[in-house]
Amino acid sequence: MSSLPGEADLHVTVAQRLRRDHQRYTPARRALVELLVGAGGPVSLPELLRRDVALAQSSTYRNLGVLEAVGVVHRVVVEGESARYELAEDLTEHHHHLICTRCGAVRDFTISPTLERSLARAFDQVSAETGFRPTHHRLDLIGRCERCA
Amino acid sequence: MSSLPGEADLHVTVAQRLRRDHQRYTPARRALVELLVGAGGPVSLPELLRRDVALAQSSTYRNLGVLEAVGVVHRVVVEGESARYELAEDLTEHHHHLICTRCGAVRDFTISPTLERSLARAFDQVSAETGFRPTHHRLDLIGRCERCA
DNA sequence: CTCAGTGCAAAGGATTTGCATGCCG
DNA sequence: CGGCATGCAAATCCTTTGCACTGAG
Repeated sequence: MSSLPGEADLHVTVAQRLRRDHQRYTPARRALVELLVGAGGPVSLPELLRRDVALAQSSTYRNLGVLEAVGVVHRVVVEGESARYELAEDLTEHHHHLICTRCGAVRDFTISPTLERSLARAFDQVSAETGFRPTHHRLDLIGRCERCA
Repeated sequence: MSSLPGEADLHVTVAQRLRRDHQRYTPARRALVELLVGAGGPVSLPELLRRDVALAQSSTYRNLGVLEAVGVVHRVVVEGESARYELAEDLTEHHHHLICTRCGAVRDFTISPTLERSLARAFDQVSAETGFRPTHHRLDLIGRCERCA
């Protein structure tokens, strides 16, 4: 179906990317990756700390920074509160976010490949007209989640 | 062509929305609105202060907060640096953002009404499936602007 | 042994808030 | 007059950094 690394290979891929930059795949980093795999969307730092008490705040910030630098996690900026983190797109699937303005929860969703292609064409056109060189795009729905509606 | 308030009526609309919440349309607030009208995209607070030295930092934060609360300005969150502000969409036109990851500049762009409608349909479907109630959406292109390419 | 990784505490930067004063309605 | 607005300075909140210690290669 897809060429994404399966659960089984994920950690191998992560370890490779870290090693490429002379970084180690330590237990703390592995714990972060596992937390991110299990989340249904981007997770904030307080949430990460809450889910694994063994993590120190400063080390977690540092490790997320390292993981981002080697292309394993992606930092997502949302309204209010603190930043959120998710696995890089090439380790998951291309997706978008439902952002609740009341409770701050963020959940993933996808749109049809057809629509994605239409968007891609539109972006190519904008790119040609403006000289802007996009590396990726961001498409989010802002509103109230089911529980906060 | 459109039903947007013209330059001429904009301040009247703003004044109305403020009055509705028992707020005044003071010179400082008017200055902010005018700065935002002239910008080609969302503006950061440091930029606003730089463009009008008469504005005090704390008052500007407070006034942007008030203007946001009455639906005149919208706060845009982007990677790194500080938040950016733009006029609310019903005072301008529905648009999206080109965000440069190098210099942080943000510029507006639009996509075709047809594509917007396709997106709207997709969002309706997501909404029906998840129970999420969107109030609006956000579609940004992330990359390098012409100058930073 | 050497250098990356870790945790604590202190530093930083953006934004918010307390308070006294000025001014519009 | 009464309350919103304003500016300054102090306080907060999230995030980053300095430093000494531990551990893996």
